Amino acid sequence: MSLAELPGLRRAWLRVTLGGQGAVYKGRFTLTPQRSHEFPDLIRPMLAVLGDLPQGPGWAFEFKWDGVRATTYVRDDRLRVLTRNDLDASRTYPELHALTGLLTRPAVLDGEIVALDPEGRPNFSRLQSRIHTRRPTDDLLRRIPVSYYVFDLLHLDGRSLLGEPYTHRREALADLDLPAHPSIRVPPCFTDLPGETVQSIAADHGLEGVVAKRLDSRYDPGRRSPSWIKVPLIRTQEVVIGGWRPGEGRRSGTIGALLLGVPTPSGLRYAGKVGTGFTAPMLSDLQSRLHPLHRPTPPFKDEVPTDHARNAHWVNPVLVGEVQFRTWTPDGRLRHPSWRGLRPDKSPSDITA
DNA sequence: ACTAGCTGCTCC
DNA sequence: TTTCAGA
DNA sequence: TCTGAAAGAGCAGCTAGT
Repeated sequence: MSLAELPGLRRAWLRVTLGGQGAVYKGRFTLTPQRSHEFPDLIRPMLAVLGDLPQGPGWAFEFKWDGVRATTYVRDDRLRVLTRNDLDASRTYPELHALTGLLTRPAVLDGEIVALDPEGRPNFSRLQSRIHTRRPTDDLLRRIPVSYYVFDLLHLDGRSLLGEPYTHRREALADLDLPAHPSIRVPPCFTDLPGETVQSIAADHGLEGVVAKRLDSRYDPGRRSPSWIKVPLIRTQEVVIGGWRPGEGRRSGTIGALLLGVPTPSGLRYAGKVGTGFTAPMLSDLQSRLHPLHRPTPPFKDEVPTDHARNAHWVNPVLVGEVQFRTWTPDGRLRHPSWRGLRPDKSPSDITA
């Protein structure tokens, strides 16, 4: 592989105007490149499998960053940023152009784009407005700056490092000596601490979890490899079922999602919906339990957003269940919720937020 | 002409 | 992203 | 074991209705 050209777009969106008299055709075109010729250097990100903390020697532990995965291609004063889906985000995050000033050698880096909250923790919710803004205004850049956390080095001086073990790639990354810069960071990896210790540090600092990486592993582009194991910090929450929505497709005829609440002194606060984690028996059991609880109006003290409430069936809020989730969103919704099951031993008054 | 409500897109 | 179910 | 389909959240832009 050479770094003769930076990889380009996988897709492009075009708007075409045909004819002079208002004959407008708007269409979306997909340009599929011939990979071998146009994009010789596209390196798809290696992915981690979900699992438990590995024990014993041979592993490094990194923090799991709550942001957007991005590979960057740097050569001279040129930079290309590609997301996990090979979409071009070079303009979306102009902060990353600092890389061209910090690197004197052509390189391909792997890392995570993050937006820090006031406590200095990467926070995906803060990043949302940046993700969707291809040409951010100065105001947005000031309000929500991003940083690039570089955790791997895939290509340097036109030479691939994919076959090198993790330890070598990480040393080579350190040897780049990226100077301290507010927009570019090289986060730590821990090779002499037990995974549990790193995990508890992550928990203490409100981080998302840890990723364990085998010290001797090569970089497997585009593969979900057991050489990388992600261990998110999972939280559980007891919730009250306040409604449900019918499923579609394979789930038509049964429940698609449950609408959840958390009791507060002033009433049941809406906490979002959960649509995964059910087995088929769970769904049919829930259906028969929810049916007799039907009521015409939402049981929540606050307004349920219309797109959540669409097609919803409301129930008396008496059934308690448990969900696993990652974090709360700023407006009090569960992020990445997954249904664990009913808690018939509990009543809504037992729940603490 | 305005706006609520869709749909589609992007990410986790 | 996570999870389940079917091939 | 792999693949497809269900689900979450937020934003931009189009559309249909007033």
